[in-house]
Amino acid sequence: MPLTVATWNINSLRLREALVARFLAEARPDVLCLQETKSPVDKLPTERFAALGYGRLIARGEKGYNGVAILSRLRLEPLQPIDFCGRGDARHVAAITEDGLAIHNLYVPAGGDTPDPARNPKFAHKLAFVDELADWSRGVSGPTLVLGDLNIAPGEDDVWSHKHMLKVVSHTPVEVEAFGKAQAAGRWTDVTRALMPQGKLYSWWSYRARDWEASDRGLRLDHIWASPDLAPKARTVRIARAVRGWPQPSDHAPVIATFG
DNA sequence: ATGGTGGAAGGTCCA
Repeated sequence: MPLTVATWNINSLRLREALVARFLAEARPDVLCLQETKSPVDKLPTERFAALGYGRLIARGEKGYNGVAILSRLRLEPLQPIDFCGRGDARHVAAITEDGLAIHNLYVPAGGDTPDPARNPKFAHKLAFVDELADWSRGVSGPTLVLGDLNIAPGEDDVWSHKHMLKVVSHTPVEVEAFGKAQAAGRWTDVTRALMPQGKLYSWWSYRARDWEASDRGLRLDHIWASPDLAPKARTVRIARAVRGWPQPSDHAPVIATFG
């Protein structure tokens, strides 16, 4: 402490190495959790990040899909990854700081287009994943952060239109309920909403919009959760919306929080 | 009701 952490779905780390370097240079988080790195670990870039002071990379990856990575300028020790849903997907990676703070980086399945687990196996997978996240959360102890692309926008102000999004995967009642159960199971504090309770907040804007910034049809899919002992230490949080407007961007913006 | 864009892999899946 003090500590700055960030989460960012990067949508290919190899393609956006320069954007990550720019973000690290400008925001200077101590720890950055990345999702959708879309690469085997041995093919990830490291030198440029190391030159900026980020000499630690703890990652899991597979060819073309998923992939999670923790970049850090603090010393970290890897923790045992969790194989949610027993598929061997690279959707979780974790590490612990020298101070004993556990950091869990998660990439929850998007869930496909049809919000019906009986007809859409991807949606069933998403719900099962969040259920397992609840089971795991019940057993967590000690100062812990969960960061990542949880692919669910829980609140009415976490989506551009609550009415429109009720039937769209990421904001359906069944997902929001599962999300709430996982949050309650770990007594997790949603750090972003704890510090910014009012107003619309988004961390993702579709590539398909003609003008993402003007239409501003966003969703808050990216989250930072803190355990009960850590939550009172949260000082600031921001969503780096401008990053969504950088050249050749990810469709997600980073979320950054400080603790102290 | 549909298609809109983007990444990686590789002749299509995923988001």
